[in-house]
Amino acid sequence: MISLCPVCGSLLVRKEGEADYYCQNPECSGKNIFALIHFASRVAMDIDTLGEKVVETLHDQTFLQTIPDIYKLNQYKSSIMELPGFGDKKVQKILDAIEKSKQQPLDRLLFGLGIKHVGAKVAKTLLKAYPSIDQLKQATYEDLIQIPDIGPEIAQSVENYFSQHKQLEMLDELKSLGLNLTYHQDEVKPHEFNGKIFVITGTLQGYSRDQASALIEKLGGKVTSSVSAKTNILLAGSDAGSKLKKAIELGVYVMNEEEFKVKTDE
DNA sequence: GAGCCTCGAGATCT
DNA sequence: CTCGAGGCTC
Repeated sequence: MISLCPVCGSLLVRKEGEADYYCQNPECSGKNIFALIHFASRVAMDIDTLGEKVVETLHDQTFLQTIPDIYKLNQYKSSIMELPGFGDKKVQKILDAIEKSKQQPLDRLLFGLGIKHVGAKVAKTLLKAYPSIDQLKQATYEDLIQIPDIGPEIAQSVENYFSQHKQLEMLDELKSLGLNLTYHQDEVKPHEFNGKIFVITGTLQGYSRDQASALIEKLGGKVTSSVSAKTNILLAGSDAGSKLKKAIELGVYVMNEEEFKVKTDE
């Protein structure tokens, strides 16, 4: 089947062994769109509901031009909600999924960057030898070619990618936006709620008190009733009163429902 | 309620 | 890959 680039109309090509189409016109912004779609896709960063159409629309509306822009979308929430077809729930779902994707294992991110010859498998192979972006970007051609299953083509492509300033800057930006740039191969890390002491206050929209407590305990946290110096996290719903005030005085971390939802999801 | 979009299931091919 | 279900917007 023949497809045309939705942006510039030129013929799309599919590279051998890859699922996605690319626009070859060097002037075309369609390339960006495909790169973004690939990054967000299920096989890469798996950003739920950030599918082709959504990426395309946000790109056309200039909210989304580069990969780091994905992680800045939350700044434009209200403007995005004014777009036709982007209601409250949909936008929130997208933003939640984006937030969650920051924790994706690094091999997904590396694959998502769309480096030539670096597919899902090669990404893992590279990270076994150099388990962080900081290490990988310093590897020379000679270093890379020593890695089992990595030949001259891939080594050249990877070296080339990391020699470009604009890519290094982009990766720095992703780091500062809170993405995970180190690879924890088979380390199953305990949930961040593990061992934390919670207090719940105010009215939660999506959970009853019992549900929230059960969720926290399931993830290894503990729920107590009053805020003290021992409290680690105050989960605050709307209309929070004295507990919130006290938490702020004591410097206890205050978590809103949105963050709670994201962090307990899965 | 209609229409759009994304996802997952199950079939298909390699 | 194709199809249908389900969620969301309007």
